[in-house]
Amino acid sequence: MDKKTFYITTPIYYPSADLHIGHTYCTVMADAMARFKRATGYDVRFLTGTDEHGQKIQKIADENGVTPQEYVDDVVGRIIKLWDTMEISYDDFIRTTQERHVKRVQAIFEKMYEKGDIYKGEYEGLYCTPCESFWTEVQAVDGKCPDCGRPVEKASEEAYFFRLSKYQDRLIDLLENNPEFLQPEARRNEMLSFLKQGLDDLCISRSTFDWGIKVPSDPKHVIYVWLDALSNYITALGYPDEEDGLFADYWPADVHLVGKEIVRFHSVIWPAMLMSLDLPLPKKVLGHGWILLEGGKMSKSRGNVVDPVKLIERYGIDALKYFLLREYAFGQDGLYTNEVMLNRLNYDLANDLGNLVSRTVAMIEKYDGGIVPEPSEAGEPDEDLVQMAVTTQKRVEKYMDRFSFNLALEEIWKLIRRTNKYIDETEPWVLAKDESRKPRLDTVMHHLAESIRIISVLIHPFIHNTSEKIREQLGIPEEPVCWEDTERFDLMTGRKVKKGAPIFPRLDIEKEIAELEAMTAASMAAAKAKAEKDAGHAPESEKGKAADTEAKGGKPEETEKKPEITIDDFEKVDLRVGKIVSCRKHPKADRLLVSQVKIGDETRQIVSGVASSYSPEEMTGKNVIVVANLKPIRLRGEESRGMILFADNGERLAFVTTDAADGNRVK
RNA sequence: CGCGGGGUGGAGCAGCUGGCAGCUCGUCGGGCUCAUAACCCGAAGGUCGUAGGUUCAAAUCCUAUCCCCGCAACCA
Repeated sequence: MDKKTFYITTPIYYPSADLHIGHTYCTVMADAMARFKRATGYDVRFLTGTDEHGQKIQKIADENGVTPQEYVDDVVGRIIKLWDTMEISYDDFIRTTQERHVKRVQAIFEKMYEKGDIYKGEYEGLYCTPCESFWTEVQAVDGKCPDCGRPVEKASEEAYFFRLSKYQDRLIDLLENNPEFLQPEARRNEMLSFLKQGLDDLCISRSTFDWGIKVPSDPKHVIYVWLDALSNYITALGYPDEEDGLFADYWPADVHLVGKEIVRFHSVIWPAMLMSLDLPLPKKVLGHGWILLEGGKMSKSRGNVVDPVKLIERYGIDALKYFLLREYAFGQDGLYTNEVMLNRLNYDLANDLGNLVSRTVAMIEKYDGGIVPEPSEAGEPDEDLVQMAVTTQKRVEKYMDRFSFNLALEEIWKLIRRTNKYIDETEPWVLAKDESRKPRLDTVMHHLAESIRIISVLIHPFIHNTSEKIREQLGIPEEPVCWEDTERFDLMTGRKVKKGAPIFPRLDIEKEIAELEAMTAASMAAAKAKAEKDAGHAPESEKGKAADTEAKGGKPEETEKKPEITIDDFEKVDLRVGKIVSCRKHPKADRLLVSQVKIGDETRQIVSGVASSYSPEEMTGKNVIVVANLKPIRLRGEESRGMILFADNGERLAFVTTDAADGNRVK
């Protein structure tokens, strides 16, 4: 009686803000897989949750004037509500702030410490005192804090380290000899080359903030993200204090479903931790791709985030789930547009599936008083339909084994199209006009009912609400949805069908696009207003940060208004007319051009980040405005003394040129 | 020579363990009227980025090259 078990997890999401469609995508896949495995006879455990500690949460909570716990409770509440709305079938939801997790992480820490895999050392980095943050050489551009722009200084603090380097060879071995362990292939190659560059030990504690799990023996340290968050997959099962319960049943995990950005943590750090604990490794880590928008990634500050809640309200959870599972190939990035989504809904769900159910039920009501007849007279296309109907199951299973949700659904839709075609081939409305053809008509009606019944089972793991609606119209709402029944073709005779509302009403795509765009525009305007408001009210220390972020993003559509300055401030800037006498590409940086600029009798070198807008040839000969007294700096090895001014419309930079001779003062 | 992904009919993609180039949408023509103006059939349209090579045979393997896109770096 012991069924095969299947343990699947999503990442635990970081509740610094509400989730977007990307998180939804991952959870929907995990849910579909969990439902599919349950349907096909597995004892499934499906875990999701939230990763609630860390400096960022503490900071955001501070800014909002609440405690970190209050802040995360609020966001996590909405996340749980979202999963409830979407009827995500998770078995457990772990929050890293829960007592069960906290005490187990501490125990895990102790175990690893006792084993000698955790040691106390010095964490060295560049420290920004006001921000209480450490940065690496790379992060701290020109010795300035990337957060606030103020100088950082070399500092070190006591911290705990995990001997990650000790496991390097075993990790390489793991990836090289177990191609199944990490997929897709591209991610595996990436990780292998990462591993072969050599691993440093991992700093796993911090003492500059305290929103985290305390190191039991040394409570001024909190355990840093990796050890805390990754452990959730086993603490949720009771490890280490209840090893003979869930943990014994479900560990090792069959699949950790993760986004490609965290593949490294799951395929390097996590296995190393488990090796240290002498635990079996998860069987598979799957890195899925991202859903991209036209023009790039979703960004909260731009307000172009696709909000799953809005889509659900408008189209229903099955529409969203179907779209996410059908449209994107696992492991690859995909493009989201409203049009693509709406087309899927209309063509696949409304036209193909919804309409098939509708026309079939209508005919059975019309020709047979709603009772599915017994088949009697066989006909030519029957064999083909039946064959396809009872074998689709196998193909769906094959694709699901590879996590190819899109191909699995495509197989089901092939059957749906085949069934629609069957209606055309058999022309029931012609048969109905001739009483002598009634036996043939009966067979056709029966076959249609059976085929749709099979479809209703096949789609159940993916879009169970739709499945249930169909089964209601087929007159079998109470029957258990049983995967094995997809091999039968004799279960519908005598059932009373009942036409209901269209399962998926057809949408007016142009109108829907217009309305969705209006919604997006509204949320972008709101984001913009919020940005401006924040900028206006932010404390001094925040202003530099906002401006810096803006400059880096190069997306000045929400151009920050800078604080007022006096004429004296302006007088400090020495603006000059300069003539670009020559220009070349920066040998080591894609975006940079290196110009020789003549200013009066002086010629100096200036580096500009305009390579994406102009070629060196276009630069040469222009008379431009130069900030002449800017502090010189080296950019990737090239000295730059000054700055050439450009206008920026967010798309392409434009010269600010002048007729005046070089050397002229600009004021 | 920092790492990685990709260039396939109008659009978006699949194929890439080598064997007549496939899917969805769009376009054109036809069929049907049971159905949610849905459904079904047919057609046009690609020298699979470019140049070489291996092979009886290459979108698929090898080499070179051009171009895109992520990451990293970077925009004084």
